[in-house]
Amino acid sequence: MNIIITNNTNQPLYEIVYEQITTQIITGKLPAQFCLPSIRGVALELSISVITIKKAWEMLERQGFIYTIAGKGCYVATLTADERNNKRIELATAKISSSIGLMKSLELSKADIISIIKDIY
Amino acid sequence: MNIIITNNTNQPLYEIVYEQITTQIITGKLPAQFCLPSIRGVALELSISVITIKKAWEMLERQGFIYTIAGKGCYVATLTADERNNKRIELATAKISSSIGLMKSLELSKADIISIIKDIY
Amino acid sequence: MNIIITNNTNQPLYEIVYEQITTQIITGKLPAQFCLPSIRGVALELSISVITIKKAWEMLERQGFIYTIAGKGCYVATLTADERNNKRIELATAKISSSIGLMKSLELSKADIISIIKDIY
Amino acid sequence: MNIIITNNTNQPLYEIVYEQITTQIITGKLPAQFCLPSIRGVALELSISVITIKKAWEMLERQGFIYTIAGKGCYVATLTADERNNKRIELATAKISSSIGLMKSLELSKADIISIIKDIY
DNA sequence: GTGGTCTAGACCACT
DNA sequence: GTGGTCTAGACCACA
Repeated sequence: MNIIITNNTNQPLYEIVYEQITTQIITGKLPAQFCLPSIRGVALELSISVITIKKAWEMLERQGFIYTIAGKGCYVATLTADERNNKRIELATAKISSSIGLMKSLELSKADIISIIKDIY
Repeated sequence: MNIIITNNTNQPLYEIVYEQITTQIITGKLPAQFCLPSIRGVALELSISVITIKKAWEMLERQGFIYTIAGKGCYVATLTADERNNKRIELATAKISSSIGLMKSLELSKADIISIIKDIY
Repeated sequence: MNIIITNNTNQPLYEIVYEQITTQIITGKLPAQFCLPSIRGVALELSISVITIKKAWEMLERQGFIYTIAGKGCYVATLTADERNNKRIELATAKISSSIGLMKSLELSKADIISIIKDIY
Repeated sequence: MNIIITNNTNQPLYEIVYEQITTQIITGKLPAQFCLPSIRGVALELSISVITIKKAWEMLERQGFIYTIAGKGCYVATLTADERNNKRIELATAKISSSIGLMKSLELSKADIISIIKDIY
């Protein structure tokens, strides 16, 4: 498991952590039944408050990415390839949707947007 | 000048106002030298604090979209068609860039993203 | 008499007008006894409020640069070459003094400042 | 960190604070990664409104002197000696430039200005 | 009338 | 506790 904190944006820390774990689960880098390291361990390693990590873990559980066994640890949930792909599309669509409104009011056509993406991807 | 406040997101008010004015200037809906209504006027009309509008106006001035004459009013700056187009691309690129990182870590190809955009635009 | 308004700074209009007239008197471009155009005329020509010009004229009179004959007009006062030179040095010194504090706290030496001036003059 | 408020001029409070912090960062009195005291703390200590301090802090962040981690604090940015020196020259040059126009219209030579500086520094 | 600054509160999200 | 945002007043200088 790899988490990289680069706080150049205003995104809250717990969201950064959450996003990185979800992408690793969706892309299969973290396999089903994988046992996540302890909250306290991650917090120490990243020099982040335990509470912040806890919040990320809670979001992961709420979204069905992990499950907790009290007293033992947190494990990556079992997701079918389809489920993972749906989550992938869902996440990506949500992210892009939030920009579409501005694009439209800037009177950028679909082609304009695609050309920008081709430039920066 | 039209400003519509729909506070369904967590975006700060001053940023919503800022974004709407910039798009109207960029798309030419607000012509050069246009005298914006007074800060207090806008604040009253939108039922928003004077200071919040002031902050949006300051951002507009810093980005070169308007200029202020103290005691007189605020005016839309003169921008060439090229300058306006650059701003347009700049804004759009910045917005999209912030999503590209996630797309890549989700292992979505350029084609995947374009297909999503075609769906939701 | 020439007044050029370029409102790229935050300096109040009346101060801009005041400064331009004084420099023209000090450098002899406006000779003693020269009859200034009417306040209303200047205001019209520069598209500035009469009140603003009046304020500048009052400052000029208070500083002894002009004198008013009620019902006739405003005239440039008679200043000896020495008096004019003193005003010149006075104005320049005042302007520079306001920057010296910052220079010192930036730990710039006298030589540093002089080198900057040589660069930008 | 030392801030001294001497409001004998018309300079806005937030600008006074901003200028003092920048000079302390530029001259190395505030080292990189130094954690600035909390906005509310400074506000209390100086008997200044929180918002005024906030405005100064925002200017500092915009100019790259500090960076903010919401919920944690504000830290002095890491600047190389070169960067700090450039900022120093930049600030000084900007300040002096604003006086040069008047000097020229007063027909003061470069030598005249240098002689004035030698007098008052 | 305008913008420029400032105050003294407040609530929220994040650590 | 921290910063981020916002409100509802106020006074001033400028036009």
